[in-house]
Amino acid sequence: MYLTFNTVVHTLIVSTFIKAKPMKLEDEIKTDKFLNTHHRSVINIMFTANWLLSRISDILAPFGISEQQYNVLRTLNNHKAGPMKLYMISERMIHQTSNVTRLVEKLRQKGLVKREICEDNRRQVDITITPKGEQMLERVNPLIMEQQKEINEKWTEEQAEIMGCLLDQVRS
Amino acid sequence: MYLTFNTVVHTLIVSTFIKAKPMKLEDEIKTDKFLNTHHRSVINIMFTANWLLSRISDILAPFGISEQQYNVLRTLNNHKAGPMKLYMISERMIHQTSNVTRLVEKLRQKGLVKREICEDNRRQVDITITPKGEQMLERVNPLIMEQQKEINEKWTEEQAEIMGCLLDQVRS
DNA sequence: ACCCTATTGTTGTATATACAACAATAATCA
DNA sequence: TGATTATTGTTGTATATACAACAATAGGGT
Repeated sequence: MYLTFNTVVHTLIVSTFIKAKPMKLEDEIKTDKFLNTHHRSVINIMFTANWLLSRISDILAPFGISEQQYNVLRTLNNHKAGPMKLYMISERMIHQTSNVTRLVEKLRQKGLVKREICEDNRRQVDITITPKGEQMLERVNPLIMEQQKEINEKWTEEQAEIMGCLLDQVRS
Repeated sequence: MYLTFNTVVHTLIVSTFIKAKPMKLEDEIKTDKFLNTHHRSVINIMFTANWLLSRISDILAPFGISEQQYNVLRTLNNHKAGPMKLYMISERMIHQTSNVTRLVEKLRQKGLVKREICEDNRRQVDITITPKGEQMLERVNPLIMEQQKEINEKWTEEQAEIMGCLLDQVRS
């Protein structure tokens, strides 16, 4: 019994620690063995992506959806030109190897999207966000915005611009 | 039968497409609905991290190890001061939520690491890289280096430096 | 109409990950 | 010494992901 309490406290401490961590990469992953500046930055990109993702997941968790599911919902909502086919959603995913069929099925089970076989082309499936899905977005979006605002303060406009260029550049 | 061939060709085309993609983020995820420059950069970090990860995974796949497993192996190899405890490995992981017990067990099954209960403190487990593990690193490292070199050419020293600062900054 | 190929989505299987409960040992301190 | 707390690692369970095979429909040419 006391072990359970123990675990809870332990978990709280650890998660507070992780979320409060404001430190340099070297402290975060307790190493200084980088080959060079470039290597450090590559590791840093992956570490930071994970850090960002985990903060977003924390926001979404109470709503019972994953980051990927949220992305799909938002994409559907942004797409004013009516329903989207699965392949269109897939193209817009950040992690394009995801299995959109199952991702959308999860959303359907939660009543957040509707899926209909497209009569024009029976290979395709039309996916539409439901009112319930829209309502969820209306509740989630402000929280995500809030987090985005925090980030806005970390970089100047110019710095954000540079960031984007350098990232595009490394993939070129 | 022809379906299989079909699939193979399809897969080849898709993966070539993905790997050759040199484009801007907007083209890669087929959208231009970013809230602002900062938001675009945040998405870009996650996308690029995934891009980097997938290239590393491609290198590691023929050796039958995952990126996480490779990281553990490298960490063990870098640690000259003898065996490492599980918690030490965990602290050095990029994705710290990983389950190091199972990760190390996979490596043990492949004969790449050795694990021994620590006699000084029976809660702890000493993990050591085996000669077979070292040999694998000797074969894998040059390939990773090669990829790193490609990246080195994408940024100047100063740009790599800036990249690191901006990333540290956003997590502060 | 028939064959071939392309497009689009689904499913099976193995593996990985997240999260929390659990368990074992060690350290502390009354 | 004995109770309490801390440290360290393991395990169960649900979910996610990767990869490839499979299936259904569409389109194009003969």
